[in-house]
Amino acid sequence: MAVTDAAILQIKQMILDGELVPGDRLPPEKELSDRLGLSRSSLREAVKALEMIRVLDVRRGDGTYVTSLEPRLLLEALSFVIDLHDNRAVLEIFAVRRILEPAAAAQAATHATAEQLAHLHELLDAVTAEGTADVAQLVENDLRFHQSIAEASGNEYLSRLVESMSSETVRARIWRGITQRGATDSTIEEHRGILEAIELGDTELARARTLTHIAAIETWLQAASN
Amino acid sequence: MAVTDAAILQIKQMILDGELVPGDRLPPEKELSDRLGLSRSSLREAVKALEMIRVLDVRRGDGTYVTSLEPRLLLEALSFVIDLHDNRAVLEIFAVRRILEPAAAAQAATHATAEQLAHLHELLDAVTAEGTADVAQLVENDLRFHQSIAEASGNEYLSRLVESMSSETVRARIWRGITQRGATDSTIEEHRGILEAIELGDTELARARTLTHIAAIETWLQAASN
DNA sequence: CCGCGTGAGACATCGGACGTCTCCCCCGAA
DNA sequence: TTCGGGGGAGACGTCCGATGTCTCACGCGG
Repeated sequence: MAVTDAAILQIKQMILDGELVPGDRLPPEKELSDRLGLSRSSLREAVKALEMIRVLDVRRGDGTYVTSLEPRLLLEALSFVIDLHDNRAVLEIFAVRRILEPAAAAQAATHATAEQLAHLHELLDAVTAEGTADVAQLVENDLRFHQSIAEASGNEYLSRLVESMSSETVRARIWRGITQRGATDSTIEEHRGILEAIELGDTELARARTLTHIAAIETWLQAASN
Repeated sequence: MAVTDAAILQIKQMILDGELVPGDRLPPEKELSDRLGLSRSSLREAVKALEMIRVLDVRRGDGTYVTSLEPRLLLEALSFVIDLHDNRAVLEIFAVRRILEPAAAAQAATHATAEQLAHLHELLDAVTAEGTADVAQLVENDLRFHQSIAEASGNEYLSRLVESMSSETVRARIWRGITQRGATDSTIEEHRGILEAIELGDTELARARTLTHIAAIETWLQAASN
């Protein structure tokens, strides 16, 4: 095995063994490279790889630290990856969202805090108040609404998976099509219905309305890709 | 922004723009580093980061290639990351599996091919035939069974998410506990029930039995973590 | 026509040098 | 005594050039 890949595994093992815990600073590159028996150049490649998946956090002039290892950070890299997928994959990704998001909404119906509900209302009002036709803003708002519901489920992993599956470029591509057909109003109405069900604590209604919402976009997509 | 991070984004953009498509070979490190305006060392760090998330495939003595960018590859890195999580996180991960796997089983009930069903039978027979108490083998078999069902759903993303959420070390930790309590027999019986439902094409039964199966382990875990 | 050797080219790894940034100690002023 | 700024030590950022090793393909010879 290449020395760089070996170093990646060794650092991972140091974390698994508890030798390094979240927040710890790694030894300086020179010292660690000596210890692991490779050059500083090669070690830096290993560190960069672990930084990419948010396991390490490199601070220039200071040192390299183990991140909190929270799901939020660790699943973040997934978005980067989803960005690279083509249109064919979008349908499969939507099928996964169709599974995850209704479940998240159902859990939100019983777990959402008052603050989270207030935040959802804010998001909804933001797009209803003004007749802004700015696609970028609509996409941003839609993204946050779905993401906020997932967060209200109380499950960090679930929330981050939903986020990853809804990455920016994929959504932008879709919304461009939807807004062209003037479907924004119905989308907002569906959002309102979902929030209402969550506030009522009606898990099954929240689940159903979310599924309906996702399926509507999904159906449109299937038609559009023909 | 650091030159290395800039290079990561530039290479990503080259893929998004279609300048690089899956299977393409990148220019040699020297040439690409000149073109992107950074040193070969720094470029290598960028390449290593992209290799970590399976976007690039570096072949020594040959060249660096863009991978197929299939979900299988791109979500693979997720397993590496899940490995690093502590016991507290296992409960949240299980809550996600509880959402994903029943849905996957339901889809498998209508999508599974004859080959996939045969493979599932093989896996089941492998642990029933011999009274092997080897924990490592049981874990391996259980892993494959769950994974094979997810694959039978026909959705690559769903399948890989299930795989990522069931990473090796997490499972080993759990199974160590379960086998100690002699619960392997009931687990095998539950697997048999799930497969039966899938073969019958009974989506709802497949969904319910899978949920029951996952929830059983989940319940045990909750009790064990007190 | 088939192999096998060999050379060109690509990645792997190393060592060192220099730049820049961050943190923190220490000293002087209020 | 306390506050604040200067400066040095140390850490990461970047680059360069040399050498090792592996892969692939070309071309020679059987």
